[in-house]
Amino acid sequence: MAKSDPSDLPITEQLAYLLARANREISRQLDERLQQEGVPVEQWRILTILSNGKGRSMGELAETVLLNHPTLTKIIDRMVSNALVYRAHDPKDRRKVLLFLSDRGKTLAKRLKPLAQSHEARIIQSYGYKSTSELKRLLGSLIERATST
Amino acid sequence: MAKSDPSDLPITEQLAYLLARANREISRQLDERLQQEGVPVEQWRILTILSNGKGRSMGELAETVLLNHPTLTKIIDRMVSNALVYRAHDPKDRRKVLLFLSDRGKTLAKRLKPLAQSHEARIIQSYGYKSTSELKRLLGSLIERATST
DNA sequence: GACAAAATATTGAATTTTCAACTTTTCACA
DNA sequence: TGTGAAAAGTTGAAAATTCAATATTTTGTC
Repeated sequence: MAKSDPSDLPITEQLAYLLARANREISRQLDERLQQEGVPVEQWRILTILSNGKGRSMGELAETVLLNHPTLTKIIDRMVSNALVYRAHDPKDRRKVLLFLSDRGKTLAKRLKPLAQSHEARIIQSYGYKSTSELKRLLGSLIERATST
Repeated sequence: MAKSDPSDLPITEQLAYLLARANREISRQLDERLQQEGVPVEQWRILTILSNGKGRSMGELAETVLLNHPTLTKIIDRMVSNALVYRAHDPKDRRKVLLFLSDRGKTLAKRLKPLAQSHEARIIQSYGYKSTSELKRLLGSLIERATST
């Protein structure tokens, strides 16, 4: 029967939509917390990635924080204005620009850390450890498959 | 040991990040297909939701297509210019604006349908029916939990 | 070693999104 | 029934993002 044609899925039951929706809810919650400190999610991601002290190039960073190059350039411009990060040329390859956290950036990153941690903890608490782990596992392998093709 | 402190998760292993990343990959793939017809994902969602013929209010639509009101207003403005949709006042509540697909909009929606269907089909094929179903189930209940709190 | 092609990042214009303020209509209730 | 509060959309200015073009450095190859 036509009714159960699996390719006739209403949009709200399609994977792309469920992902968009789940992502919106979860990142809205995270955003709410970060707003208390006036930090947009993108900047929080950047601060966190740079926290380990190693410099990252614009390209690497754009890839991991899910932004395209011009957008990242402009966000970094703002963060440099706020003295959170600074740029330096990569001595190995002078086309590249490496990014580092300033002292102020490090301090902010430390202050933000518990916010994000408790966000994750709260999800696990409400959603269950097992479901959360399983969901993460499935998302991880979906990402792997999707990015390799 | 500090190393296995579960609250010290690297950002790339946090649920919020995995969702953002999976969402980006999958919607980029969908976008690629829709770009062949020059239709942005948001407009495709709107066309699809309106396809069942029932009029939707701006508010309902904004909620389901994950856009805030002013953004939706402006997207609808563009779609009205392209003669894809039209507005009408809700006779029951004249504050509301109901949206309907024009003939042109219906035709476009029909042409787009197989694109999205084959996108979903391709994911299922590559990722496996079982994993996909399980992922959808978990996302569904995460959304339910997240939106109810 | 020179020169074309590729890789990396930035810039400026154009588009899109967001925020705050506003209009119109409905609701609640005194 | 009248009046203030709430709900639904829209608007215009400001901010952010994107696209196309550009500058600089490196790589590959003859």
